[in-house]
Amino acid sequence: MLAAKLRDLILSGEIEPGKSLPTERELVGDSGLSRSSVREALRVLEVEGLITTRPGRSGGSTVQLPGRGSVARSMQLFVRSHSIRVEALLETRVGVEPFLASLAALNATDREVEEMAAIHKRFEESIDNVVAYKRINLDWHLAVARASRNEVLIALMEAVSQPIFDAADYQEVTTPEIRKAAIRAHAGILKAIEARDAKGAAARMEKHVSAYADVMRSKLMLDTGAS
Amino acid sequence: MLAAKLRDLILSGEIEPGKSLPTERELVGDSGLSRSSVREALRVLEVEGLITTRPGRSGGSTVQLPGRGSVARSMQLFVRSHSIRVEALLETRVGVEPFLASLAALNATDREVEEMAAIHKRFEESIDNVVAYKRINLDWHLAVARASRNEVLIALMEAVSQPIFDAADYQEVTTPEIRKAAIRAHAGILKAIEARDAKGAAARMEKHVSAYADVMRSKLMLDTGAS
DNA sequence: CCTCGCGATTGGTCTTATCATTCGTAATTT
DNA sequence: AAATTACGAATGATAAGACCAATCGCGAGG
Repeated sequence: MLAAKLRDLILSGEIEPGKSLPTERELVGDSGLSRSSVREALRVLEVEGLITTRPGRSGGSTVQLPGRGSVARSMQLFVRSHSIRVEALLETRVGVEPFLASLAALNATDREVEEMAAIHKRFEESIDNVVAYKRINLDWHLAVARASRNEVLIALMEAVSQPIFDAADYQEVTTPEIRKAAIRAHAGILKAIEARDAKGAAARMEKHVSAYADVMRSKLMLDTGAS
Repeated sequence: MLAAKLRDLILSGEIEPGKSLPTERELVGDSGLSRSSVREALRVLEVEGLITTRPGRSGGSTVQLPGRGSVARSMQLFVRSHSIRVEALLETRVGVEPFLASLAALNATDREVEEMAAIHKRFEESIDNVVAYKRINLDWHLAVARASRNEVLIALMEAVSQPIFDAADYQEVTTPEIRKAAIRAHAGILKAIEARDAKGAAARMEKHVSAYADVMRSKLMLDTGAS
């Protein structure tokens, strides 16, 4: 199909990101297909995140690279449609985040360390604003993931985190004590990363995420037990 | 848009998997849109893995759940288009597979243990058939992943493994000695899983995958160094 | 009772036309 | 001369109708 042909063109790098595909009417001429077919092909590529298309005079289909958001959306669809056990998501974090922390300790640039520290500062200040706390917490974990410089795992974390934070009735899971503990944990992890102490960062992260998962699990048990 | 509306219908469970959507012409009537627009909406859902559509009399669009293959495809696009460093993929395996092994030790059913053992048996027999060896090796790792019962990580492994095995010029990376070592490693991991020894399984898997990654890395260094 | 084939149903494609959006350009105004 | 405005062209978005291709149900014929 045409979509496959165009996809190959894009993936093989023959059309660089930022450059435009021919217009729909030109593609009709080139391919011998009808307008509808061409449009369906373009729609496929659009869903795959390979192009964006704008209407208007200098519109058209612009080639782009499927960002991590593309993978994340796909993963979210997967999670939602399978009503994946929140268990599995928590488990995933427990499995992956310590590793990310150790990678971050090894690979983080100064710039990234600064960013994590800045987020952490805001985190400390948000201790009695639950909504902000929730968002900043997510930001921090994603910042650590980004500092790992492993694109695949970054994408995974982005895909997995959102559903967790959505699913969690966070306001009820988060007591002030828990928040204080989280801040301490983050501080410790950050210090280990700054010291380039991979093992330490992993160990602290493992403890932190496990604790979070345990709290979450007990909350879930109560919920399902009560229903 | 119509796609969003139908997607919500599916995700909210109002249309069960296996059931059929209205025919395209019915959707035209219901929505007031044109056939082309309806078709584009369906094409979007198809790419997202939410429906499959067959032509013919009792054809139509059948609702299904986006399988792990859907996530894997998205991940593969991501990997290909970003020319992600094989490094990152190897790193991902090193980070995730030990954890999967420990989960497998905890969660695998007898049925799954049997399956892994069966694959391992074929693995041992394939020692001088490189092509078979390659495929069976992949099978075994995926079987371990499946035994972890963590859908998210299973999907990740399926997404990541294929590109690794594609990228690797496996025949050159695999010497008979390496193959023998892999068989021994698999045997050890399998034994740990059977004994429900999570820590042991993780440690052995970590060693195995790290060794593989090292071999691969040195091969890559040579390649890039020589080019 | 089985087999073959016709026709109906459904997705797949094509054609043509029209609408909506954007931008370049030229006419108009200041 | 410069700025503003209005028109038109290019381009994607949508629509309507027709026909093709594949598939299956069902009836005619063996």
